[in-house]
Amino acid sequence: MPRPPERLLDRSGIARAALALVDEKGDFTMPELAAGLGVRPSSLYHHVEGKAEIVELLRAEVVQELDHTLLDADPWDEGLARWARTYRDLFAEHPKAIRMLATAPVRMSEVVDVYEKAVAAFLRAGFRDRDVLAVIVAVESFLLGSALDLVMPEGMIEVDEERHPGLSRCLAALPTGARRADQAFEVGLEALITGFRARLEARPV
Amino acid sequence: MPRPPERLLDRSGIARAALALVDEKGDFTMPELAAGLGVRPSSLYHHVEGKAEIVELLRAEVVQELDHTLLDADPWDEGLARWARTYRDLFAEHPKAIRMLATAPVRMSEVVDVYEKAVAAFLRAGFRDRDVLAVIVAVESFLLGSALDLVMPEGMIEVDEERHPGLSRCLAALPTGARRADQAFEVGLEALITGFRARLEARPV
DNA sequence: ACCTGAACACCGTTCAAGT
DNA sequence: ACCTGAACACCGTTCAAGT
Repeated sequence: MPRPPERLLDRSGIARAALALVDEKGDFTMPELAAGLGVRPSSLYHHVEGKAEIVELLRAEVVQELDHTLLDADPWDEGLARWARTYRDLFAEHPKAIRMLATAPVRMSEVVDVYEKAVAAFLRAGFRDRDVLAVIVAVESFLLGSALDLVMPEGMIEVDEERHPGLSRCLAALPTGARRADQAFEVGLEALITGFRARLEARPV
Repeated sequence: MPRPPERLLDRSGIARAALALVDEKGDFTMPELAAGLGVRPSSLYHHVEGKAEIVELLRAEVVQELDHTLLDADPWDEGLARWARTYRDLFAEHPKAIRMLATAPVRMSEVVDVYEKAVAAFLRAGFRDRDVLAVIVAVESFLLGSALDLVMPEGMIEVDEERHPGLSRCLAALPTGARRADQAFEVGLEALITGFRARLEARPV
């Protein structure tokens, strides 16, 4: 039966199935993906250029859930903080997929319109032209890196309490597990925003 | 000639050859690597567990060049800034390799001893136990993310000057090419450190 | 238009056979 | 101990053949 009466595949379904596989094992193969969709590998090529494009679609599938309108809020610092947290929370929902997701920032071209609004909000807040995008890019860089940090295996820091007293103390002062990465994230985010606030206030009015 | 009189391979040589390939094309295959070393693919397995280990060795080869002693400096903020810049500069020397290098932070276990000294310096500076590692991890996250940003293709932001006046203005205010990423990096780094300084000063003495 | 089967070039890895 | 050749299972991709 070379062609069934109803179409079996579409791009979004392929992307979602691929994402499910990546969430489960961190990667996917074309045969796996095809099998999950009840189809032969070669069928995929009628809908998609190749594996690379599927990875792009899968990224889009996740990133689409981001609410960039949070960036367009008043006051700007609260909006930025909320946007950053939802961004990171979204990535945290896909731990096994992070290496695939976080190898590139969200392309602005996919969301130019909402960025326009965000930019307007930052300009209104008083940031200089040349600082606005730097602020957004810097936060996004921090978010990507934090996402990668999120999947770092835990126990690999072997600290000898005798030889590393300071390190032991600081490690002991931290929560364990996911909370640890959360804390580093919050400290970093707060520092970034405090720094931007200072930059804004130092600006000659 | 099944075995030459002199050994042809060693782990470090394999790692360096692999790094050269990744620098050139962003990836490598075992046959490529073997050919470059004047050897057959199967020979590699006498020195290395597999491709995954070669990737680890290659990462180590680069990361080894980092000078973590910069973290142990006075004043702490200048040391941190210098460390961060050398870290990023090192990654910038391997643009095609970044995706492979920046998928994980430098494991502290590889450098526990120098981190001990850094931690001591931060404690001396007055940071709280629970903040010291968060500061280092936050900066490292920012560095990883910035490295990925460094290889973002340029021209993909298509901005319509009519519909996106704010975005156009801000883009026009930025330098082009590598300088643009540099500027976002500097703005972010300065903000982070300013934020940490504020956290330090807000601390009850 | 869309699914299939067969085929292609290529990959990472294993292992007995050589010295 | 270390390199080789042959082999294995698997991968991504192409394409003529079917409806």
